[in-house]
Amino acid sequence: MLLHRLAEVSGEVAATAARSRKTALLAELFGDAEADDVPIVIPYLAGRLPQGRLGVGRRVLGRPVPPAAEPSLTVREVDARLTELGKVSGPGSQAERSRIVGELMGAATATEQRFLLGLLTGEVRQGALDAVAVEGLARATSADPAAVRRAVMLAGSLQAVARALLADGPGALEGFRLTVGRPVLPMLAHSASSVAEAVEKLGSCAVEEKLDGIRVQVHRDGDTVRIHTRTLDDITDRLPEVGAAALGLAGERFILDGEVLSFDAGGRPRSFQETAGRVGSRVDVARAAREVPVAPVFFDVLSVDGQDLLDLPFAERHARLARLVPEPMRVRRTVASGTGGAAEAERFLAETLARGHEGVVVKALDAPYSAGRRGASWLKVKPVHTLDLVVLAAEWGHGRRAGLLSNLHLGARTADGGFAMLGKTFKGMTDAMLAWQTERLGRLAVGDDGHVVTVRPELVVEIAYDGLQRSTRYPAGVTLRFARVVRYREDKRPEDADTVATLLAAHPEVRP
DNA sequence: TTCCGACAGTGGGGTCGCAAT
DNA sequence: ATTGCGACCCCACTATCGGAA
Repeated sequence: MLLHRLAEVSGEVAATAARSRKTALLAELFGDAEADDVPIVIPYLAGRLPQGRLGVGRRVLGRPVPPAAEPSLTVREVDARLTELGKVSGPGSQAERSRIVGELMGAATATEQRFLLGLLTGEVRQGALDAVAVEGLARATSADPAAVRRAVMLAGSLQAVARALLADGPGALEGFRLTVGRPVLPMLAHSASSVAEAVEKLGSCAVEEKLDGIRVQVHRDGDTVRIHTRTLDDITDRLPEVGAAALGLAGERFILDGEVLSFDAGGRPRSFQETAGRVGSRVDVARAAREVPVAPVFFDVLSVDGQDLLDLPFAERHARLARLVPEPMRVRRTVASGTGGAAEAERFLAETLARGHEGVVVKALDAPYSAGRRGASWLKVKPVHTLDLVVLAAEWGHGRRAGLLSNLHLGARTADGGFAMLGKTFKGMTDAMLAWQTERLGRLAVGDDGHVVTVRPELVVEIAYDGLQRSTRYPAGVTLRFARVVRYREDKRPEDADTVATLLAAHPEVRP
């Protein structure tokens, strides 16, 4: 199949709003693909490279090259060249990658170039990624969409399912069972604004500590342990303590879901930055483990002794977990049900925060493990802080925000009467707010370099954030975590905005 | 008919490690 | 030795479609 066909369909998919039409377009294309094209075409249209990330970004892409007049590239040829690209490493590799990408781009038409660019940078904006590709695949192969979805979750990969489906038909889906050693997409949580709201929504529920670390899925099969992240990357080699802990448990075969984090000498959790840095260290793991030891804390079990527990209610899964994993390695929790449930949840949240944790996750006791879904049966609740800050500048948006001022630079007042930038945010704005701020900030503009519009520091905005973290990038030595706009405060003047000093005083645990 | 779950899009900061400078 | 880049951790929120209620 020609890449051109695929790029054109991607364009059509992007141009239509209806998901049913997107699905139909993808299904038609999958159906037209030859057997050898399919393992490439499907991931491409899901916005993914079969090879994974290839180390191609702005720098490697370099300047645009003139497009070819006529389409000639086949998807298999592109795939072969990208496989070659992925093998390049060592000194001179960046130039070599640039050369290969340039050659490929030079052979591509303008339409193909746009598609390839999106694919290489992970920004295929067609309003249809994994979920729609799964629907399309189901339709193209006359398989039940729900069964395909489930197989993808259990396989942790669309490609493997696509290959099996096309080779052996819908019957192949049964081959995708929960298997120790093969990671599944983890269940995710929604947000709730209070524990009362969460408990009201879920009824009988468990309230668990939300630990601010790295999510892990731990598989043990006899003497073998594999550890995977939320995106299913294998990080076994980086976490020897976790491997040892899994081998120390009284079970031979199991899959556990949990969080890894580091604690200080007093048993309080260390900052996310410290834990993430440790888990990210790959070169001298032994040294990293000495300096920042980590421990796993488990909250769910997906499989024990060959038995698939995914569809059991959480209450039963937890009973199995409690049999397998001793107390200190299990997340602290309480159960909230009936009258007084909300009050108990509230008490537990306060206690959890006092222990230095992030918040709580409220989980329905009757819910199955919805692998790969952000199911409504897990609700996280974290305290939210707010500040009044001053807009120092704004950046022009991309995609659907093109032509609108989007990303705000936020400043707090300093002792000398100026402002210190604390970070940026593009979150929380409605379309109406985007239009309003574009006009309003336009009137305050004092400079525009085509990317950043600098403004007179006069507009006050209320910002919500999850906490403070250390920063080497910003002048106050701190930055806001997950800042988002709540509303504009036109009733406030810049001299009413919050100061760096009050911000630091509100977060004594964080020092610049 | 209205409501709500699921998705895609729009990007944020930090850290590590490699390659380039 | 330092700097820049890319991958991957953490993530919030809004708009929209389409099925559920």
